[in-house]
Amino acid sequence: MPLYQNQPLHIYNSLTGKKERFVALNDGYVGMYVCGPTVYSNVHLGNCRTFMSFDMIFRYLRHLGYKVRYVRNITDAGHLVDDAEDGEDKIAKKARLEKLEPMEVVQRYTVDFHTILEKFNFLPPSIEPTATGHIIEQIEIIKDILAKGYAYKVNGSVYFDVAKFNEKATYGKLSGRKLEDMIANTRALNAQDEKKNPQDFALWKKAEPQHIMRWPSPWGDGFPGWHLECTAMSTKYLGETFDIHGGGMDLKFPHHECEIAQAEASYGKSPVRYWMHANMLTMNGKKMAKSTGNNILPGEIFSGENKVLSKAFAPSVVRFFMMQAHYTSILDLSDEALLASEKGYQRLMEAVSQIKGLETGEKSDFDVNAWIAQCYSAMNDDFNTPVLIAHLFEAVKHINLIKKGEATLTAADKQLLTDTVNAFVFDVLGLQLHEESQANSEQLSGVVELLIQLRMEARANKDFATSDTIRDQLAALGIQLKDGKEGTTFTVL
RNA sequence: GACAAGGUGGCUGAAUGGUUAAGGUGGCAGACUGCAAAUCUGUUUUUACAGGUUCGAAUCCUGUCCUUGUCUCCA
Repeated sequence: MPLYQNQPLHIYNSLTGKKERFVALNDGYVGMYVCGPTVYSNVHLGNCRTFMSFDMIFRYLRHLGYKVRYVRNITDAGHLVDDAEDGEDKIAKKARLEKLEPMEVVQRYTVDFHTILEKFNFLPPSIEPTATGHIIEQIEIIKDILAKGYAYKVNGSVYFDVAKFNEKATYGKLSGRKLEDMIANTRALNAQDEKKNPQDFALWKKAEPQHIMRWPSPWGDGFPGWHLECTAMSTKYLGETFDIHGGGMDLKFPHHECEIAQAEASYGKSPVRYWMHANMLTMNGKKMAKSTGNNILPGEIFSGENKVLSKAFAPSVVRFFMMQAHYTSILDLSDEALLASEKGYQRLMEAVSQIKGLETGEKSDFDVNAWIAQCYSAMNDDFNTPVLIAHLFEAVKHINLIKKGEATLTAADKQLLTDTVNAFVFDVLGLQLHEESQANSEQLSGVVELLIQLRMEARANKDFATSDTIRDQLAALGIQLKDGKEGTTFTVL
């Protein structure tokens, strides 16, 4: 029997503002769509946080025994830089600046995106479709919406008629906005004469002659509107109604609102059962922005090549840092916070790697079954990873006690503990052990062992000047000696 | 301005009406050590502000302030 039948999962649904019991549309299967990156520059850390939250959600759903089809798109066309001025595609603009073909830009940053995600130990989505690969599907949806009267053509462009849609449905139900308020708050129109209403959004945009990315359509050469790709790809792979749609908080309006409108106009029903929004990442209490310099790229954290941090941090440390916060909270990144997470991460992993060697006894001082139930109940409560981690540290405490011989565990409980810890730490949270691949070559360990030997001899002779020199010089090289009861070991930091 | 998400200890961050507000980290103390580090144990401090509802509020209501997001593409 799959786990999910015994684990009542609850999800905070942004559409209703409530935590709801999750019931899959088709028993045992989950369809999940997450808005992917626009590949016109390096993926930034806030992006990573959102995708990491959904990676964890994907992992937990799988752990529960669901067959999950996880679709995360690549936006490689269709976003306007400034629709009032030049109507230039964001990717096309960047290409001109860098003297590259648009698809060359797309390729470069798609590779960057995948490289970073791989370092963070992301699972690949089931399908990673591109917007440019689904132009035909998008055109079909536009035709359909036009035929149903919720869109209109102007000069080779097609716009969604929000006011018309709002007569029979509700535009703004996801973001809590009212169309009347939006109209009242709209400032004077600039060059938006084409639209009947400033709230209308483009389904198809006419391409000006200088526009490089363009496709033929019944309305002339152009490119699809910026909200349409997600509707086209999600419905193509997951159906007209599917279980979970995720994305960053910033996409709630207008992007997700428009997705709902498009799907309802075309298919006549609400596309998504559970809307999930991940919150933002700030740095040193302020928003990240390239313009103010309060910005950091993932690669700069891994290398330590930046002004914000005192040192480099491993991807798993960053992952652990992010998992310590709930995905719906704003998370603030700082050097101090990362240092704290690094220590906690190391302590957790140290204990995890000790479980195997624990001796077993006649009875258990630790109620493993009750503890497992607490772990699941944390995750079932809207994927509460911070609480799960708190429970993991309870286990750490017991592991250390057992190691010291101050508590015991039966063989059966030890097996249970091992399986559960591994499942949550590695499968669900996606953390990794010893990823630093530290130059643990035989040569290095041979040299260090030799120095440890020399230091031991110096200590035996009470030549502490020599022994401390060895210790301190190695530390300066990033090699930490650890004196224990059973001799000295070392770690490459 | 409107809408949305937040504001909890030195830092980070859980908990949505019910005994001493989780966990990590830091500080302090102890064990270990030649001294440290690492490790282990113990301990310390807090619900933005002002009102209100309640036997009881971090949690619900009202107002104010602050942060972040959105209102043009954006995780």
